[in-house]
Amino acid sequence: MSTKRQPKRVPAAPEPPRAGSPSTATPASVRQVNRAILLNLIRMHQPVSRIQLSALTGIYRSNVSFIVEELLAEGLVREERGRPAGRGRVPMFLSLNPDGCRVVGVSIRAAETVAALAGLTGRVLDSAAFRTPKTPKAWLEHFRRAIEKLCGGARRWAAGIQHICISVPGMVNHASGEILWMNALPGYAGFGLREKVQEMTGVPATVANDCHLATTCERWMGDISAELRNLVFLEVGDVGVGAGMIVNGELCTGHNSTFAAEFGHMVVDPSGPPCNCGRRGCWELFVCDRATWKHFDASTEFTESRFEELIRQARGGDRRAVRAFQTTARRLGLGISNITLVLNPETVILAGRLTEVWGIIAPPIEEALAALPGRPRLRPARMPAEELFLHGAIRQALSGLFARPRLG
Amino acid sequence: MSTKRQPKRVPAAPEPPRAGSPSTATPASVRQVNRAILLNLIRMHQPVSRIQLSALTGIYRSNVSFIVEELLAEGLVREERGRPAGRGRVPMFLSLNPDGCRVVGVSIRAAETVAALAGLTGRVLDSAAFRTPKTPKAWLEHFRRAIEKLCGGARRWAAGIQHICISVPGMVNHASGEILWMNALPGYAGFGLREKVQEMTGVPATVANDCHLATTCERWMGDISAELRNLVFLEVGDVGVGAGMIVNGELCTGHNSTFAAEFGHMVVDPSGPPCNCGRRGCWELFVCDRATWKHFDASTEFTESRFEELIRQARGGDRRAVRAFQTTARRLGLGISNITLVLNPETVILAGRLTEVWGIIAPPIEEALAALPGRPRLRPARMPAEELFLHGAIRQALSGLFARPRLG
DNA sequence: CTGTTTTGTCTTGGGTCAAGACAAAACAGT
DNA sequence: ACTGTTTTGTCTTGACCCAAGACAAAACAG
Repeated sequence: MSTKRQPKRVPAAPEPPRAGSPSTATPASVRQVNRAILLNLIRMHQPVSRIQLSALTGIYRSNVSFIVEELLAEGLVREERGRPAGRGRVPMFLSLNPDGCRVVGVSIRAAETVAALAGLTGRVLDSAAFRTPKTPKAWLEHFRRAIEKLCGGARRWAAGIQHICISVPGMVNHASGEILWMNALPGYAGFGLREKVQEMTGVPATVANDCHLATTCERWMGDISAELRNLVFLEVGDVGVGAGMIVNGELCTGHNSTFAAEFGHMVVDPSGPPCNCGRRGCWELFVCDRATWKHFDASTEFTESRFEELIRQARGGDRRAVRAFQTTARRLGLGISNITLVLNPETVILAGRLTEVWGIIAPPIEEALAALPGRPRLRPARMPAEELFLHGAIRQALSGLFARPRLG
Repeated sequence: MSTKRQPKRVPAAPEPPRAGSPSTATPASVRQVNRAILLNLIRMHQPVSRIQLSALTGIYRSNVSFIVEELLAEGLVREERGRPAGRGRVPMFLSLNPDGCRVVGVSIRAAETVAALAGLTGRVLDSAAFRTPKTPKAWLEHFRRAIEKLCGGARRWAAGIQHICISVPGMVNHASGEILWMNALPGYAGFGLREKVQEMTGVPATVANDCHLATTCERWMGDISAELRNLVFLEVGDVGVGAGMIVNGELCTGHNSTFAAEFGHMVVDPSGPPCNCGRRGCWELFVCDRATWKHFDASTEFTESRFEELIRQARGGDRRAVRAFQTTARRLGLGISNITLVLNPETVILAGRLTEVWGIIAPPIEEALAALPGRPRLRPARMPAEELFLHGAIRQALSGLFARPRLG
C-alpha cells in the first residue's frame, strides 16, 4: 500500500477571523497563503507548468505539485499535456478551469440592471438585463427572473452558483450589504439588499459601490510585472465623479465600510456654486459632463445626445468643442493634483465618456501634474465604465477563491 | 534524557522578502506571526499570564508557553511570580524586559536635534541635544558625539544599539533613507542620511518623515480595545501643515515611498494667494499659525512670542483673539471635511500649538463635520508634537521586533 | 540504442500547532 | 493536618506543512 500523501478535500470555505482577537497563524494557514499565491499565478501566467510556478515563487517543486493536486481535485485547475520544447520531459500545462465554479455579477444602473453568469476565468457565459424599477421590491422580482433565466429555468434554481456580487451606484455598507442611498434611485435607500438576495437565492452575496469594484477590476486586469499597490480610479459621469482607491495594495473602504474616495465632493472653491451635498464648490461641479457642456454652451440644457454630438465635434477638431474639454481637463488636473499630494498613487485611471477624447484632455491634465513631486502615470480605463462595473462585480464574486488569508 | 522540545535561538533577524516574487509562507512564518502577536499583547496587557495570552489569542496553552520560552531566552520578556488570586496555581506574570534591547530615536528640527536612548518599552533612558547645524556634514559630527555620550564614552561606541531611527521635518525617501528636501534646512537636500549614519555607527538605521512617525506613534499608544485601522494625523505649524495617515491599518507612504498625506498643499481656493509650492490657495496658507496671526492683526509680523501671547489672550477670553482662532478653525473644518470624504477615517488627531486652545477650535471644526456621512472622532494629540516626533522615532526603531511578517 | 536533460513524484526529516495527560501550587472544607 | 478542588503551566503525541533530494518518466542528441 502506498503511503503517498493525499490532499484534503476541503470545499475552500474561507473562515472569517474570530472577531476581537487577532487572527493567529496555524500550519494550515501556510497552505492557504501558498495555495492562493499559486492560484493567482496560474491565472496570470496560464498555461504554466509546475516547474515555472516553482521558479516564480521559490516554493519547492514537490510542494507545488502537492498544492496543485489539491486544486485539480477541487476542479479549479485543469491540466493538459504541454508541447515538447527541446529535450527533457514534456511539462504539463496548468490553467484555470473555466467551469471550476459559477458566479453571478450584477450591475445596477439608474436605467438598467444587468446580471451576468461567469465561470472561474471571469468570462461572461450568459447575461440578462431589465429596466431598473423604482422600488427595491420590484427589483427583487425582476432579479429572480433574471437568475432563473441564467440558470436555465426554475428547475435548476440558482444551482451551483457560489457567489453573487452586486454593484450599486451609490453609498452602501460593505459590511452589512445595506444600500444607504442612491442619487438616481432614492426609493432604495435603507434597503438590506444583501440579506434579501441571500434569502431569495440561498447563495452568499456581496454588495459594493460600483467605482470600488471598478477599481479592483482594473488592478485585477493589471500588468503582471508591475503590481499596482497604489492607484486611484476616477469615473467622470453626467453629474458627478465616482472614485475608488487602492492604498498599499488594498482597497480603501473607510473605517465603517461605507464610503471612501469621495473625491467628487472635495471643495476646491469655497465660494463656488452650491452642491446638493450641502456645501459649495465641490470638484465634481467643475468636471462632470454637464459642466463640460456648460463650458461649451451655457444657454441650452445638457442632454445625452447633445453631449455625444459634442464629443463628435471635438474629435472632428471643432475649436469651441475642444476648448470646452480643455477647460474641464484643467480642472480635472487641479483635482488630480490634490489627490496626488494626498495619496501619491503610481497610476491614476480615468473612465467616463470624456475619455473618448483622450487626446484632447490628457495634455492639460499632464501639464497640471508636471510640477508635482510624485507624478503619477495617467491612463484611460481598459474598458467603458459600465463594463468595468459588471466585470468588477464578477471579479469580486470570485475573490473568495483567490484571496489570501489575513494573518495578524 | 528528556525529549523536551527546545526553542531555536535565533537573533530575530527578519529576512527581507525576495524581490519580485510574492513572499510565500513556510512553517517558520507561522511562528513569526504568532510570536509577534504575543509580543504585542504582552506589551499592551503587561503584566499578563500565559493563560491570559492563550485566552486573548486562541493559541493553545502549551504553545503559548513554547513561544514565550523563546522570548524569555532572547531576553525580550521578563517573568515574575504573580500574586495568588483565589485558588489554583499561582500564575507567572510576563512583561517586556526594558533592558531587552537598546535603540536610539532621533528628531531633527529646524533649531535643535535631539537623540534619545531607549529600551524595549520605549521609555527614554538618556538623551542628548545639539543645535542643528546648516550642513549635514557638521550634523554627522555632532551626532557622533551625541551617540558617544549616550553610550557612555567612545569606549563602548554604539555598543548594543540595535537600531537608529531618525525623524526628518521634510521629504525623505523611506526606502533609500535619503533626504529629498527640508524647507528649513535646504543644505540637507539630497543627503543620503541613512547610509552615512549606518556607515558611521555600524548600526542599522531608518529615516522617516516626522509626521509619519507621529502618526504611527499615536496608534502605538492607542486604546487596546479599539484598534485604529483608519486615522489621520495633522500637525499645524507656523507656516504649514504636516500630516500622516493610516489606511487599513498601515501607514501610507505613497508608491515611491517618498511622501503622502500632503494635505497642506491641497488647493482649496484656486484664486487664493500663491504658495511657495507654485500653486495658489493651498490649505495650509489658511490654517497655519501665521494665518491665525494675520486674522488677529494683519499689520504686524508673526513672531513666536506674539503668537504665544495670542494663545494666552484667547485662553483669557479676549474676543478678538478667540475670533482669530475660530476663523482658523472653520478653515480647518473645511479641509478636514475634504479629508473625511476621501479617507473616511475613524479618528482625526490634531497637533500643534493651536491645540492649546482646544475648547475654542474644536466646536467650529465639529460643526463643519456635523453634516458629513462618516463623521470622524476629533481629538488632540496625546503629547506635544516635538515629543511625538521623538517617541515616534523610538517606536519605529523598535518596530522590527514587534512587526508581523507580510505574507503573500 | 545509450546518454543527457527536463519535469514531475515519492520519501524523509524538521518546524509548527492543537489536544490532552500530568505536575505544581494555591485555597476550601473537614 | 489532610484531602479534594481549582487554576496554571509543562510535557507528550499526532497531524499538517514545507524543503531537500532520490527516483521515475519522457523527450532529444548523437
